[in-house]
Amino acid sequence: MSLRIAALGLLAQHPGSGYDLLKRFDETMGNVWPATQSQLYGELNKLADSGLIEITDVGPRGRKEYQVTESGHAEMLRWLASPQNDPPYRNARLLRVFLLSELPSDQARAYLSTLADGAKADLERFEELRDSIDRHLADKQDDSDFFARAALEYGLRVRAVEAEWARWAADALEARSKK
Amino acid sequence: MSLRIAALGLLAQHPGSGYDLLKRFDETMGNVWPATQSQLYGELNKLADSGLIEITDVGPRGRKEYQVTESGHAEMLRWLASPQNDPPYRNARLLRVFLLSELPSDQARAYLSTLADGAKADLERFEELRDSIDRHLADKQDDSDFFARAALEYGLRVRAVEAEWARWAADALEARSKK
DNA sequence: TGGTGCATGTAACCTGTTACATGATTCG
DNA sequence: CGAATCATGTAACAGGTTACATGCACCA
Repeated sequence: MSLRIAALGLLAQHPGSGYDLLKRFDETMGNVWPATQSQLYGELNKLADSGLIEITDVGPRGRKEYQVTESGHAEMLRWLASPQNDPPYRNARLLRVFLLSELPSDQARAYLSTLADGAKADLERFEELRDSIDRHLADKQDDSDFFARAALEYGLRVRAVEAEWARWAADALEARSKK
Repeated sequence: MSLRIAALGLLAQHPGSGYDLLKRFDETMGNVWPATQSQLYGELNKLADSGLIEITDVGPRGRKEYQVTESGHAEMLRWLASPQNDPPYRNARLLRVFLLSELPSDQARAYLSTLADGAKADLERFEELRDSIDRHLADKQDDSDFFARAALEYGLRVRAVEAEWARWAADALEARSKK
């Protein structure tokens, strides 16, 4: 369901081909809902079959320009306005933390450190992204920019506390093992 | 892969039946890696087939008591020590934020508020969980308690910033729409 | 003896990943 | 002309969800 909506939403913001969408996924939305090439093309065909999007033009190399239809727009609004049945939260990194007691304490500490490093790396990547958005769009502020920026802000804040938390946990573990 | 390890890990901490594991998933690990009943039983059979766990006892009602084998333990350590190929991060709530520009601004703001409320509710649930753990296990502190507690702390901190962020975003949106 | 909880299993379906496959166009 | 990029598709498989199905054991 979610990928369906993600594609529909991106097309609603701006029409384009599967190839175009793929790039837009990689740039921004892939951070909250990644999609593979194969999955996207399949989904676009399904969306077209159910009349939620339509082909407005066929260009060179069989390029299909898609656009959201009225029923597609309605479908998206329905999903946006009824935030239920969202897929459950899964976090492999945290699962690993849960099982870290099975590793010798120095390896566990090392893992927590790599978590902190990873979070910091993401943080820096997000900061660059933010700066490039802010530089690029300082003037023409439309709504979709605002929300993309808000989602990015979420990533920034969460990754920052994640780094802090991992450091805290590593230190706490070290203090424990010294006793 | 991850569920396989989650089951293996829980069994390594304490042997038991599928039914036992299911309860343990719901209580704690389900917060980072949920599993359905059907999935778990299937996985346990696969694990037994590949010799990573073994049946040590068959009780009433066909109850199978499982225990991790040596090769199962090795498999788990391998996964723990090599944190790569983790499944990608997906967040339906944040996807919705990305597409909120398609909604009228007051509905968008309402959604951000429900996000804040949801985060706060989780926060309270996690605080209760923390208190019950701290009360229950104040004395016999073993390593697996430490890491379960650390994972919980992660949830607490992340949900706290999530609530703050959602409030911030809702306010920023309101300020924008007034201009 | 009847309800609740214990205990496991199966089948259909949907989502997502990896790998393979093909070909047109553009630009240097 | 050759390489990079544009552009789409298919097939096999792995992981996960929902719904259905069955039956024993225990306790009041």
